[in-house]
Amino acid sequence: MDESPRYRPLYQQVYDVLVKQIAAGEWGPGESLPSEQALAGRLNVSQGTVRKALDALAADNLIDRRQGKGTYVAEHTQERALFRFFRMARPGGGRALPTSTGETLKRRAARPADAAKLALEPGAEVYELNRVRLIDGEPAVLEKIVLPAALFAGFERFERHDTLPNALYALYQREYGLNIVSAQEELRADTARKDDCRRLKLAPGASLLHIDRVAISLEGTRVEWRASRCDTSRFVYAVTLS
Amino acid sequence: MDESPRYRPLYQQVYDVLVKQIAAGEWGPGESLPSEQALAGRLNVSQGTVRKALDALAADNLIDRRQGKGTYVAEHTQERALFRFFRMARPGGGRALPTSTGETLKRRAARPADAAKLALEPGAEVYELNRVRLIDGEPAVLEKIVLPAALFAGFERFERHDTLPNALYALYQREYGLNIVSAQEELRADTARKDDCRRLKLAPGASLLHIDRVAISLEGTRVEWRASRCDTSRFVYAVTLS
DNA sequence: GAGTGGTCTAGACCACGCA
DNA sequence: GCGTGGTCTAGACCACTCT
Repeated sequence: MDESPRYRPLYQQVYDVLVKQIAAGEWGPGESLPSEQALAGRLNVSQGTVRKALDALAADNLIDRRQGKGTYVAEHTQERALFRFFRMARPGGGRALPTSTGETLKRRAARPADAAKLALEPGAEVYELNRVRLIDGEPAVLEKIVLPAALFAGFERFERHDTLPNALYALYQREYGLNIVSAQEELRADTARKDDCRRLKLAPGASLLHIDRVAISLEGTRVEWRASRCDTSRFVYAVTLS
Repeated sequence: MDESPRYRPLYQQVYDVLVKQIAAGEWGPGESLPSEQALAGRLNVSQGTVRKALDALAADNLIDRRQGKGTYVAEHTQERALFRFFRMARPGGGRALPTSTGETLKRRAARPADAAKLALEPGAEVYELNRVRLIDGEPAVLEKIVLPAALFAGFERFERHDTLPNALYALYQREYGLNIVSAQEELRADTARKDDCRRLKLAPGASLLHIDRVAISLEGTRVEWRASRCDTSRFVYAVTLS
């Protein structure tokens, strides 16, 4: 390991190197990294230092470590990604599993709100995906998903043949090499508009939960803005603070 | 260290021992623990094992470690506790600082809803504290706080002389030895009732954000149920998922 | 300078998955 | 039985804080 001008612990340098290699696709989602010994040899540090870097990567959900097997690049699978970022649950605890329907996709110029949320340049284009998410077969959430066209070239091809999966982040990862590692959410209460009432089967004037989410990739890029409007009469937004 | 019947790593056993000692008040909030060397000697394990346990305690926010100084029992200070559990913020990022006013306190029998949230026995009593929280001097949140009377003996004495601090968790810790380490929150949208409108200065029929929080102590006890009704026209509930 | 936590190393052994 | 990650140890040295 070369030392950088200002001091940075060795294990953090190893962490950075591995993040870059994962981001560059050196090992694809679900693939295994070299063993601790092999990495230590390649990077010319001790196994203990590599271990500390790998432990940090595992804590940040970038890799999976399995005793006796090896270390794997974390994958956004159906169950995993859904439970990680989809926070709607039954009151009292039980998790709720959503399905999706009624997708519509269009490409358009970015509006000021899009540019602000996604840090876009003037004149940028975006894809806008709208869909309804069902829980127990009943409409529960309206989602508007905005993606920078520059990052999602040719996204139209996923509209046909119902190829849009329920968990989009697996698709971002697999098709575009964009690993979503965190999301900033802002929640507020809002009053249902006519369109909300029609699509969610709400009474006029009902209250609903509006969530703005900006999803951040491994490299720190704002990859997605998702506005969700949720009927919270049957399900709640559940989160644990610690 | 004695080994337990079923296998548990040494450093986790050390973790458990230290949690118990902190919970028992062996070292009070803000006080320093013995040095790593001293703990290693006392528990008859290596310094590295103690270090791993202390790192885990620090990750769980139970202790603070300061290089060159020592290891301290984490304290619920004003700024810290407020930012940790109070999630209201200005849209786009800036944090919001609340103040409190209009406290009223009463002692009463627990109702079914209280018993369910706090896992109380039939016939238990609770304290109910109501207050308004202001942001920038304007009412923004109505809070109803329910505490098991069994855990908070003589809580009435804090009602007089405006002795109720803005950050209650510091008081729970200092006066009752109850360390709040996590909180489970459930959010939903609701329509403002007459009383909400009056106290929050809302228009009739406005939507507001209802938050049910159950706070959990170091020992795993449900210590507090807090129902907050928030005006989200100026501020939002902000959370980062990762 | 003394004492603390933070980093880094080297090596032994354990628990697990698989062939 | 081999290779993997997980635990535990011992010791050297570094960075920080206070006296």
